[in-house]
Amino acid sequence: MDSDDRKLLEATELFAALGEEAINRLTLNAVAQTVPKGTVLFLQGDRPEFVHLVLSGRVSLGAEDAHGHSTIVEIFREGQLFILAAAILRKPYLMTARALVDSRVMMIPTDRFNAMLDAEPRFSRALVDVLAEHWRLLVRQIKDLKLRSAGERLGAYLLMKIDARSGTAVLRLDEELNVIAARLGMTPESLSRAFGNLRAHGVRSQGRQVTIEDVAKLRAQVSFDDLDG
Amino acid sequence: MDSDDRKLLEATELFAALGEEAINRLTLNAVAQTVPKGTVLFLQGDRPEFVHLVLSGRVSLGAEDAHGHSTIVEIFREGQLFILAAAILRKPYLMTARALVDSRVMMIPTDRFNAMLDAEPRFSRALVDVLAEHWRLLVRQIKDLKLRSAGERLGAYLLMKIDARSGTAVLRLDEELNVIAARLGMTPESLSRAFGNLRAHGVRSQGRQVTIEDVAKLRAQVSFDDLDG
DNA sequence: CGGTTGTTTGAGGACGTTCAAGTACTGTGG
DNA sequence: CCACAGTACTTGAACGTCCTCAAACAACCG
Repeated sequence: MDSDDRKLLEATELFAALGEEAINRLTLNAVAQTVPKGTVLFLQGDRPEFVHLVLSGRVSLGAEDAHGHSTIVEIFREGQLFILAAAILRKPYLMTARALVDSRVMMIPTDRFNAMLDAEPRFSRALVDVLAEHWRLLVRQIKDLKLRSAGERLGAYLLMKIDARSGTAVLRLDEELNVIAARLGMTPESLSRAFGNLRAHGVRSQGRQVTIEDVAKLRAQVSFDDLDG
Repeated sequence: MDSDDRKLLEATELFAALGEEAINRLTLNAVAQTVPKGTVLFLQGDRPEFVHLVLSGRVSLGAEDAHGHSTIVEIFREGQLFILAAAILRKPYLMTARALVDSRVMMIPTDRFNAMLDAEPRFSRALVDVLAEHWRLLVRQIKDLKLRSAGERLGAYLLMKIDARSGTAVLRLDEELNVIAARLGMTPESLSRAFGNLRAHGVRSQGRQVTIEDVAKLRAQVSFDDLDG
C-alpha cells in the first residue's frame, strides 16, 4: 500500500477508531486498484472475497431485473466501506457495484476482515455504529419510496444535500441526472419533469446546477423531517 | 423478570451468544410489559429510552406522512430485538412501533444496553451479525419497491413465506391483509386485485388462506432470486 | 467537428390509487 | 347459540401519477 492510500485510509472514521497497529494487520494483504468510470467491481450473486473501501471517487450499489431495468440503492464515496453485510455473513452480494467515476478502491480479503472482527473488540464495536447508521439510511429510503411522490423525493434529496434550513441555497449535483433518477426510483424523464414541477416552488435548475430560492418553503412542501438531531 | 420471560429470552439467538451472566447484567433493570393489539410502543421522533425485545406476539415498525397515509417497513416477532439503531446512536426513532396482536415486550434501558455494548466484545460481535442480516432485509425491500410491480411483490412475499421450491404449497398468512398491503407498499384494494391477477398463475386464495399450485412456475413468474445460499 | 452520451419535451398508455358500495368475517352480549 | 355491530375484505368506476416510446436538443470528448 502506498503512502497516499495510507493517508486516505487513516482519514476514515472507522480506521480512526482502530489505531495504528490494528490497521496494519487489517490491510496486510489488501490491495488497492484504480478503476475507470463504469467498471463493475462485483456482480449481484457473486460470493464476496473482499471487503471494499473507496479511497477516491464514487461507487454505486444497484440491481437489475430480468428485463434490464436497473436501479441504484446506494452511492458510496471516499472513506466508506461498502457492502459489509455480505462479507460478514459470507452470503452472496445482493447488489452490483459499479464505479460512477474514475475511482480508487481498496480490497481487503474477507477472511482477514472477519478474523479482525472476532479478535478486535474495538473493531466490532465501531462496525456496530457504522451498520446502525446505515440501517437508518435504508429505512429513510424505504419511507421515501412508500410515502412520497417522485417530486417530493426529489425535493427531499435536494434538501439533504444542503446545510441551510432557510434562505436561498445553490448547489451543484455531483452525480449525473440519470444516476440520481435511478437512486430516487424513477426514470430520467420523470426526474426532468419533477424538476419542472419544482420550478413552481422556487427551484430553478439548469442541468446539474440547482438554486433553491426559499429553502424553508421547500422543506414545508415535501414535509421534510430531519430526525437526526 | 419472571421465569417464563426468562425462558423466552434465552431462546433468542443473540442471547444464546451472550451467556448466563451477561444476560443477567443486561436485563437487571429491564421490565416486561403485556400490551393489547394496537398499542403504540413509541412514536417516530421520540428519543429512545429503551431497547425493545418481542417476547411474544408481533410488532410493526412503520411511518405516517402528513396526510395520514401510513406504511409498514418491518414486522418483528418472538425473540427479535427491534429498532436497535436509534438506541445505539442515541438518535430519534425514524418509525412508530405498534403491536399487531396482543404481545409481550421486554424493555431494556438504553444506557445499560449501550454500556454492555462497550464492555462486552461478544455482545458487539453478535450485534454486528444481527445488524448485517437486517441490512440485507432492507436492501431486498428496496429492490422490491424499485424493480417489481405490486403483483410481483406479492408473489415474492408469498414465496418467501414457504420452504418448498417446487410442487404445490399451502400457507396461512399470519398478518391481516391490510397489514401485508402496508408492508408491501400498496393499498388493501391493490393487494386484493394482485391476488386476483395471481389466480391466472395458479395462486388461489380465500382470505388469508393461500394455495400455490405450482411453486416453480410462480418463482419464474416473479423472477424470484434467493441470494441466500 | 462529428459522434456519443446525457437531458428535455411530447403523446399515449399502464399501473395503482381513490372513492364508494357491497359482502364476508369476527367477536360480543343477549 | 344467535343476532348484531364493527371490522376486514372485495369489487367497480374514474382518476392521477409515472412509465414508455419517440424525437429533438445540449453537452462532452476525442
